[in-house]
Amino acid sequence: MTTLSEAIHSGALRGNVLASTCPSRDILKHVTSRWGVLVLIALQGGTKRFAELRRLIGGVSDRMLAQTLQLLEEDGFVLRHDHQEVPPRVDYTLTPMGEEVAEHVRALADWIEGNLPRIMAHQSEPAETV
Amino acid sequence: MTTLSEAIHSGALRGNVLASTCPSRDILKHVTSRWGVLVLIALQGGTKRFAELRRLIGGVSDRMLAQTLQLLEEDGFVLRHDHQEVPPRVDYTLTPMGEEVAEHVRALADWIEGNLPRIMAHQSEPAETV
DNA sequence: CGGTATCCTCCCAGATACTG
DNA sequence: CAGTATCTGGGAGGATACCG
Repeated sequence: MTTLSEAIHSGALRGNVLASTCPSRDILKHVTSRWGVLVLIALQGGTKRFAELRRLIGGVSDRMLAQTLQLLEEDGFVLRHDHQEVPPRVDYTLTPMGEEVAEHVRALADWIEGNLPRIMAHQSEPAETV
Repeated sequence: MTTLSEAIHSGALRGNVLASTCPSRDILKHVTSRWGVLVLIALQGGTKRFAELRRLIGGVSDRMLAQTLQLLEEDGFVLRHDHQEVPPRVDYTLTPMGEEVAEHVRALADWIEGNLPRIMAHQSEPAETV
């Protein structure tokens, strides 16, 4: 009797996220934010410098990149390493925890990329008889 | 020689998402939006009516719920069924495609919920020597 | 190079009111 | 019940300038 597993899948227990008070929502917000998603994916390729990330992630500004990296660092997903050199050299790496979330985020992004044709096809469909 | 697989994991090919022109970003935006995430998760429990979703998802307004459902319907993730009754009765179901994304989204949300202690613990850590 | 500070703008999203 | 319409404030996020 897998009460727990069943309960989870039926949505009975797993659902704290659905409650407005659930702290997960905040973390989720950082991770699923416009630039958060892309930073996590970009860092899956290994340690990267600031300018490297800015170049990799199309359209991101200095401001938003820095802000996003700070949030992810606070959450413990990204490790910031300042080499204390002149000219400045700072690089960013996923922590073990960061690797785990990044894996999920990437899986989602990959699924979307892989199924774009299916999605686009549906979007242009004439509304069928309901 | 798994050139493709290797290329994907090294970040060489998988990276259209990182390009500002990638259409995936739009879909990703819908799916990872504040309410999009929660709607997908809520609908994993099976077909639900409008009011049911509003009750399940803490803090959502009529306006945002309707708007989110419309977007997800356009993308082909949600099927809207209007029973054409009085009083009105409309229910929402995940399409097969919707089930697939929802699974990824739920995996992410579950990971966060399951690792909240780890995350919170890190957040209150004093900055270690780097 | 790797940021921060400031200003400014637009759109997300909440509140309220109304409808079939 | 299941929405839409309208108004509005706040925050996300871009542009620019500056700094160690």
